[in-house]
Amino acid sequence: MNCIDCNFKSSATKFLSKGEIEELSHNCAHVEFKKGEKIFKESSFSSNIIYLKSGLVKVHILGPKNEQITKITKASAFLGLPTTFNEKVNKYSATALENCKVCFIDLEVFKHFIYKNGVFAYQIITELCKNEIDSFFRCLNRTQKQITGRVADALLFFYHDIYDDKEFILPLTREEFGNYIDTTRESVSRIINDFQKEGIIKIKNKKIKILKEERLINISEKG
Amino acid sequence: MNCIDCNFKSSATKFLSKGEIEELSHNCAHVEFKKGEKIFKESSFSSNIIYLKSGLVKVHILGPKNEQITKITKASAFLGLPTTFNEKVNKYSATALENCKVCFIDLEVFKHFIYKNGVFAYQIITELCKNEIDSFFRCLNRTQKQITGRVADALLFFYHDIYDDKEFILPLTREEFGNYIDTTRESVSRIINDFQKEGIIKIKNKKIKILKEERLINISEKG
DNA sequence: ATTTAAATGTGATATAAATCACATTTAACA
DNA sequence: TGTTAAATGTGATTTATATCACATTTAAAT
Repeated sequence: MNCIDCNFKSSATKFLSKGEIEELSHNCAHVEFKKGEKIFKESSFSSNIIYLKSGLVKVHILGPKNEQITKITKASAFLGLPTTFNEKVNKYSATALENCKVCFIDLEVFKHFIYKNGVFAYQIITELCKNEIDSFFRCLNRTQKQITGRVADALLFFYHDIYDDKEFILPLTREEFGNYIDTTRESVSRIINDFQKEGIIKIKNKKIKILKEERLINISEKG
Repeated sequence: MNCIDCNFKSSATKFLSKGEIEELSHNCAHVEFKKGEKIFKESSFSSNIIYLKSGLVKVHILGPKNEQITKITKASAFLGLPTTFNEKVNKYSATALENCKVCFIDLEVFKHFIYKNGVFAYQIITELCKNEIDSFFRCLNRTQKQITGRVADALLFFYHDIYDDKEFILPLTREEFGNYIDTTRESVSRIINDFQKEGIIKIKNKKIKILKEERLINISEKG
């Protein structure tokens, strides 16, 4: 497989020269993961840059008390750049929430691109900056909003950022949902069922339909 | 003032060529801030890269409920790279906790260095990656530890990462301390006074001395 | 040095959310 | 297709921490 024909190029990779793309092709392994499989694991060695070509992934860390889902990332995106870059071992894990296609890129080759190709480096910096700001705000919401608001946020996130559809199959169990918004499976259960009773959403197991977006936005804002 | 003579060069700036340092000198403004002054402000335009040469700074965001101190940064470090880079307006504020010396670097010149100097770009990427991992863990502790553990963490942070001394002047009011660990001034008050009663620390207003580090570590780990 | 405002301490009370316990449903698999 | 395990729902209870209220101390300002 040659990267030149790949339809999933990242914003950074688009700026590589033909020669560089060629070099990438020889140092890039394509791997597929099934739903539920771990892509990389906390405390294991990190020696490749991981690029998510298609699919949906949860990034998670085992905290002092629970597993926390730090973020949910959909393709295309680099997965865990920070952990690969200046750490010998991964500081967190990534698990496929849907079937995923992933590229493992040799770290040295990737570094070489940064050294030689300023536009490539700039794109990576831009992505990292965006990630950091996003994580600031996720943390702010996690710590300052009440659970109802956090559930509303998460539902709106799946609608707008992941599926672009008011109806979707929730890719998480109630427990994972809890890990994503820092609460328990019981609280998630109660709140989404309350939402259903109030006619804000419709749920059938994992299938969710947002009926009253404005109410969700309102609940999200009130905290 | 010429940057070539500056004793506070960042790890990235060290890799600039003589010509580039010269260019930097012409596009870099040195400013001093007194304790309590705002260095940059949420919602204001961000048009400069800000480099903290000396002093101590709090980075903070106004959340849905309270002000949150996202992190406390001591020199030398870039302040708010993420917010300057791909946002027109700042997403958060930075305020001096001590008198600070700061450089305002023209954004275009900084970008130019990234494009032209791969080692410079690589250093910036390294710093951004480190920041992101740190913020993941800060968020994890914020959400999963009980207040006692978070207070212990913060005290150990000031000891190890800021002052390198078991005795220090706390650069925050009780309320700011609360904003830093996501709690109220009352809870901070109660807990540090409990710590004093148990002989773990000694406090006299803002002056703190850590007496039993092992106990603090233990409290921090138990959550 | 005196006044005023800001910061801090501390008890009493309220509250959001965790925990516990168990019933029920859904999905996995053999 | 039936059996077992995993996931979910829901009430009752507990708990950590916020909130409220007010006294006291410290720092700032005149």
